Formats: sequence, C-alpha cells, structure tokens
Amino acid sequence: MTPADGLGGSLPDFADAVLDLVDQVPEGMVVTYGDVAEMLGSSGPRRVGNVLSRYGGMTAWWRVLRAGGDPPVGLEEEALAHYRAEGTPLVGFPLTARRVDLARARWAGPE
DNA sequence: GGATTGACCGGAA
DNA sequence: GTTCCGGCCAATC
Repeated sequence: MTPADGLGGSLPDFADAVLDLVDQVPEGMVVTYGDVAEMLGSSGPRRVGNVLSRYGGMTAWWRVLRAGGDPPVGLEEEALAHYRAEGTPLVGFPLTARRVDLARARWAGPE
C-alpha cells in the first residue's frame, strides 16, 4: 500500500505510537513532549511535536505540553480552555494561570 | 546532495 | 524572573 494513504486509520508508525499514547492519557493528566519521546524510546521531543502538529487534530494534543508545563506556542488559549474544562491542575491564580502543575498532573505512562 | 525548519530541552548569562 | 545558545532528529525545500 502506498505510505500516503491519507485516509483515517493509516499513519506512520511513530505517529500511530504517539497518538495511541496520548489517547491513553486520562483527563486532568498531562505529559511532556520529552516524556512521550522517552516512553516511545525513539527520536527526540521535536518529533513528537511535529507529529501532533500534523496529526494531532484527531487527538487530545492539549494533554501534551512542554518541559516547563507550558502549552505549545500559539495554542495557549486553546489548551487553557481544555484544562479548565477537564479540571487540569493549573499553577498560580486561575485567572492568571498559564501553565500546568506538572507536580500533580504529570502522567507516568500506562505502566 | 546540502541547507532550513520545526506544537522541543536543558543549561548558562 | 527573562533571554541566548547549542544540541537533537526527521521531514521538507
């Protein structure tokens, strides 16, 4: 089959692994790009971000943040909206909160 | 074939 | 607290 099926269901192995892992993240929990990359044991954190930017539209991309607990650039508003809707623990005052409390919301994988 | 970019990370100034 | 730099790997120009 052509690698570019472009139809829902067929994705690169790495992309499928990332989306599958993100799909396992429960509400109120989050993981960092670096963590996902390490869980998959392949490539670096940039690959994860690149996959989500391309195929994240069908996944809970907002549950994947940067190392400091900040949402991806350009999508802070979108991400924060989901965090407040799912009850994700945020740092600082709710009105000024712009980053997630990784100390409580960090998901350690399916184990 | 090389150069550039990208939803990044970590450390240093 | 912020800002700058180098490093990482893959896809794309």
